[in-house]
Amino acid sequence: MPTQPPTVLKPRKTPSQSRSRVTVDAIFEATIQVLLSQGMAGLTTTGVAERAGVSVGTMYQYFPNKQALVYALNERFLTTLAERVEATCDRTQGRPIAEAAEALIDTYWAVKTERVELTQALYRSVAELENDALMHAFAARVDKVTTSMFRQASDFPSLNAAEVNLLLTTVIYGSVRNAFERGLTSDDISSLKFELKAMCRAYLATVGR
Amino acid sequence: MPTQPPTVLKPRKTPSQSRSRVTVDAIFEATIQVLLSQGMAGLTTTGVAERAGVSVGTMYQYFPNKQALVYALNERFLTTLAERVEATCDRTQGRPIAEAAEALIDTYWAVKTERVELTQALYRSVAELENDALMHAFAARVDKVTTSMFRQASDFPSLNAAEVNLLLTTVIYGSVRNAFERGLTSDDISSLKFELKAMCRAYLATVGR
DNA sequence: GAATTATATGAAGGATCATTCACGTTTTGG
DNA sequence: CCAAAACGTGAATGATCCTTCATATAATTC
Repeated sequence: MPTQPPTVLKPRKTPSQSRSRVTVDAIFEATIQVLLSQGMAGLTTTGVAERAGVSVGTMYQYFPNKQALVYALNERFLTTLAERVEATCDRTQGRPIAEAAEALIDTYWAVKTERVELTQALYRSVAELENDALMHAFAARVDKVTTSMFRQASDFPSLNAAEVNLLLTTVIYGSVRNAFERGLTSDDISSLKFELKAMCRAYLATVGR
Repeated sequence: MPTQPPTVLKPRKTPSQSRSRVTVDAIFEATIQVLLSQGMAGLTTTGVAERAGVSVGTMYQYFPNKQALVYALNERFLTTLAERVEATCDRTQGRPIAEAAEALIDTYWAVKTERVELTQALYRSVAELENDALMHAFAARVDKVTTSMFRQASDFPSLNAAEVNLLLTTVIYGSVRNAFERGLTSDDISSLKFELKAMCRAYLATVGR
């Protein structure tokens, strides 16, 4: 299920000793730090290496180029996100559809909120990547479980499940992203989340009957 | 109302003769072309100048640096977008709130659809900009008229207009963006638009009493 | 039509950075 | 304890590309 990255972005080698696992982790963490403080424009290989406390050469042992580094970082977070969504969908099979939608909102929102700054930085960083394949793979993986969750809902209406899924996920993912990109106060944020749920409920109640 | 761009991004001089107005237009158009074919990473000053049929030096007469160029391009399109939304809001004052929401969806969607590729390219390009000021100014400008439109609606419910506005705009802008970023078929797109309207109606009917 | 101002040119300068590689150091397996 | 493999180093390379400026041409003004 892990995306097959474009050849140019594939990791060079996988760490086998624990020493190098530490190194790679440090590189990832340094990448995040630099991304947060300098943005994508200020992300340089030497900068990352320095922050990670390793030499540039070391970085190139594991990543063939700078893009691959950012790619791997995004892959990491998308995988986490996907896993969390999958868990939620599992747990919510067979419940009323409105509950399913709300659970999806809660999960997605929670993951994105855990490290707000990072979320924003990554939203920006993917824009500069050859990331279509990555995003598609992620979307497909998640769509699969959400669609199934909706279809299995105890009160699933006589509708096209794929269509319902497309609407709900587009609205939810899009709204969440937009909410984070505007600089909203946390009051606005939580009011927004609440109303978004109400909106989904209203839609499902109207259309479902 | 035009945003005051950060000093480093301010245009160097404004063309006064028609000759140079042509030049500046050519530069803008060339920037779009390069952005479409090479993406933000492949956007070079010499590349743009070449495509525009002018020399690099000319470009620097009007834009102090590369960023300023992309900034100006985005500013242009956001201004158009804002004007269109303003026109719609004017036209829709005093109609039922559900109609107002649908009109907003139609307008926003239409503008973004006029040049899909460009829309996507710009969505990406802003990510690499010091664009917070620009985006905020745009958001404030548009929020003003949409909030007023909702508040003046003939059947405006006893709600906080700002809150309603925040929800509707976040959902609409976010969904539109997300719709364009997934690679949806036009069938999916139009179904999505239809259902999004239904969703807004359902919400407003439920919450509006 | 001369002086002034606006516009255009593009080679050269210079800074930044991604990437390599020849050479050290550490770990592992036998 | 030794050979092989894994890991780490960072100065040097080379390419890219932004930006400037001295100079040239066109438009405008008076």
